[in-house]
Amino acid sequence: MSDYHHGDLRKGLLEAAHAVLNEKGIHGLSLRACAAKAGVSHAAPTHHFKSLSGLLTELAVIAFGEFTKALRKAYDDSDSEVTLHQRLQAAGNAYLQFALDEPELFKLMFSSPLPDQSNERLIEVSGQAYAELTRVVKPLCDAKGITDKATIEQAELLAWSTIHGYAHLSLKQQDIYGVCDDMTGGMPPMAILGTILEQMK
Amino acid sequence: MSDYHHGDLRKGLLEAAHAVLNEKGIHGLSLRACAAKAGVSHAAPTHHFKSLSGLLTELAVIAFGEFTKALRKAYDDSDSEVTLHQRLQAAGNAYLQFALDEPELFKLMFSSPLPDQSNERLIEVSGQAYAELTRVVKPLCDAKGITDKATIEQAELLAWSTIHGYAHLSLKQQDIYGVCDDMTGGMPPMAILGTILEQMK
DNA sequence: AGCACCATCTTTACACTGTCAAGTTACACA
DNA sequence: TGTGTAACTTGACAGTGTAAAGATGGTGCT
Repeated sequence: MSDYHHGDLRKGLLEAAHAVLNEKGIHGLSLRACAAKAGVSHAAPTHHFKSLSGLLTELAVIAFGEFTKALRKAYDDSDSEVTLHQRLQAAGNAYLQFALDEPELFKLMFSSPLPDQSNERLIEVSGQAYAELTRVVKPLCDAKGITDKATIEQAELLAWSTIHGYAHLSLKQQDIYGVCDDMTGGMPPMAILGTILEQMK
Repeated sequence: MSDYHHGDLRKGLLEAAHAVLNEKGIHGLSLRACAAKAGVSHAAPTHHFKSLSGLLTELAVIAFGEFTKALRKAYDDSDSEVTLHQRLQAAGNAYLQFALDEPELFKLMFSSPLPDQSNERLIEVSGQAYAELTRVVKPLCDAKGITDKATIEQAELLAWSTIHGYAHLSLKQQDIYGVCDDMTGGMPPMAILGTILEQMK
């Protein structure tokens, strides 16, 4: 009998949390359910994560890592001959795709009070995701001869707001009416946004 | 002794819920705390609201009503001689102001799993708020000679996404660093958006 | 006026939650 | 081989939502 030491319970609990999250949603998730799914007693998580908030903070950190990776991949995969406009749209598509593929994780990351939003690492990785999405904006501004730093930051904010707002609405649609497919196609606001940014200033 | 019948416990519970929400946040809110604050036993709410979800759904419905009223007021108060561009910005300002004034209520409305998102009345009132914010977009499109329905809807979506995304970021900033004031001033993305919509197509 | 009805609220109970404290196990290292 | 200690279990406690059953008192009917 050597079940006593799990091997990598920390990882196991994070995976269990992800699974429970997808099965029962953020509201149905509990520390005890995660422990049960990982095959350990209800108090085992305490030793690896100070609290439920600690576990979910860590899960959010990891999720932001995957999220950033997906955004980066979309950017890098887009052919270098492609316009900046199209690159932005590719990143936006990846953003939306992640939200639709991992709705519960996405909601955990962006709109749950459970993770510790003041956690340093969480702030850092969410900043990285933001930077990755808006990475194409600066070149876009450069190309248009916009050098004012404040204006560039506003453009980045606009880009993020647009895609995030759109993802938010898509998820809401999905929650109410089940899977939504008609929103995934064109991603109109991101298309508009590209046109817009090209006309800026 | 006639405390037995509260008078208007339904209303009292909703107000208590609002108060508890502001004091302890969505995570600290509990049905029993609301009951206590309303001066009534812990199981009293059951008779007026089927569940915690029911109470918060009702609170969200009311909040959306106030929200819509604030947006409408911003629109109506803006002088009729003012440009459509400025009207949109006024509505956006009201949107942001509501989010900053009632952060917990705002989060309840837009990003909490507790209210029943498939509730008919909730869907209706949130639709009304959306319609109120985007009310100025169609005239704006008309003025630019844009008649394509799909394009107009995209412009509305863009307007909402922009302001909502901006409000979301502002709230996050507020959560982490306390009150945020430097974001409330100019509302840059809404300003950009106005310019943008004027240049559309 | 008296009486029955019934919406409203209380009491009680149960399963479930997060978290702490104390006990148990088994691995690692001396 | 023995011991220290990290990893895990057991047990306990206050708090949660919610269901069932009992208590209360206003309302309307006769």
